[in-house]
Amino acid sequence: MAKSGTRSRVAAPTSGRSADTRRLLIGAAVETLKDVGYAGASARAIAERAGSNQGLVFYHFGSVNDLLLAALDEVSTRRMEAYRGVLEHATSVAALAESARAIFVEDLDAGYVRVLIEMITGAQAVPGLGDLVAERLRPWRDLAEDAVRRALGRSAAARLLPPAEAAHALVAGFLGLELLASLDGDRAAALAVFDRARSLARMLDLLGGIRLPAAKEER
Amino acid sequence: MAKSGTRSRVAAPTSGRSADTRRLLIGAAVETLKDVGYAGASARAIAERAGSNQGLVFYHFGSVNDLLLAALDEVSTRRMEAYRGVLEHATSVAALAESARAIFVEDLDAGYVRVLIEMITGAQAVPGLGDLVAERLRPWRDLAEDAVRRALGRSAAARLLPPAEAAHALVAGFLGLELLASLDGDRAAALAVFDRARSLARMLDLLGGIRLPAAKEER
DNA sequence: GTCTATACTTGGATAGAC
DNA sequence: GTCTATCCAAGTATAGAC
Repeated sequence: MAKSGTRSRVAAPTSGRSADTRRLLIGAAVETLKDVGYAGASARAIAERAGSNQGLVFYHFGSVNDLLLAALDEVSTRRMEAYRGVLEHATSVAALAESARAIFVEDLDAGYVRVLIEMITGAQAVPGLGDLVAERLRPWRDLAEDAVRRALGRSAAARLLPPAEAAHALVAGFLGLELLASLDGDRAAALAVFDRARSLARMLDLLGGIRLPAAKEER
Repeated sequence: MAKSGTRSRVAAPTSGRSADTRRLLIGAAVETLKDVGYAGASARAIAERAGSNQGLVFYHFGSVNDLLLAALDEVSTRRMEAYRGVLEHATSVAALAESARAIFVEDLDAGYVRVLIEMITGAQAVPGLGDLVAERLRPWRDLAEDAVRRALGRSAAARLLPPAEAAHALVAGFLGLELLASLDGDRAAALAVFDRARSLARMLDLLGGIRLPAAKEER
């Protein structure tokens, strides 16, 4: 079953005809996931969109799920770079809320979160898939945690809201808002939430301006 | 296509052998959605779980998607009753947070949110399905909005946080937390978020105790 | 090494049996 | 009126052609 007669599971070449086909299929897989979801992302549907043969999915990736995971990886690394740059400059809660909003809008268009959600739900069907998707989600939780930590700094708010918890909530909120937005095609409600978060964040920044005198328990 | 040669699309009988079979199939559909998701919820998989023939899905419901919608309805109305009772007594933000936590735990076991999420994502694949699922989601948003309104009352917080927006965020958060919890099978992170929300809510209740003097803009 | 033609499996839907 | 046997389309996977 795990008998990889091809090099597809190991090396992943970066140039040549094989690499071209792989890239083509990965791109088509991303688009297919966005358009028709995991349930509709068959080897045939993806290959047709890529303008190539469905057998190639199995030759290059071994299985449909492995191709979908590769698609998730591709889009994930691409978005991660973009976001890290934006979040690095968010040194207040209000700035974080502002950045989060920008990221959400960009993502809704790019469809990254959609791809992720489809993979999370699709993973229910296939036994081992859940862990593999969870693995790919972890960097995002870490990214969010760093951002929260940077935004809260050493302010009083950091005591009330541990970054790890805030990050979990933030990621969950992202997923949920995207889910709702994709359902009714209406992003206004989600944006209103972000705007509200920003104005509340401004208040929080003012309150947080009162730095605590670095109590001993800080270790 | 919409040619319903049977009574299945209209009346929905409540007793008799037909009703029994319907109930059996609906129950099996719920379990199947929870276990293997939309992608795995085929007529055959559902019928096998129900111990009956896959053809009955089409006889009684017309299509697999219609059966799944019926399953969503069934579980939705059942949960709605339970929750309405709990939320009615939440007249402070802290109480709301407490209730939300209880509901989340109960739901994670019952699997209702899971069913809903599967239908939302599955709807991507089928053209008209999205609207039908959205229709079934609306009562929940309304329920959340009422709960928020009741919890905030006429306090200062109600000015800062419009109930409709808060409800949207609340529903999104629920969906997102469930999504994450179902991925790694770990509910601890989600519960920590709810606990944190509760302790923050207590603070908010104290602040909100300061009632505003019913300004004119209140209409 | 890369890709296509073909084999086999599962799924949706219905014609016809009871 | 209720259910089952059967049909055809779509899916995964691979044997073999280039």
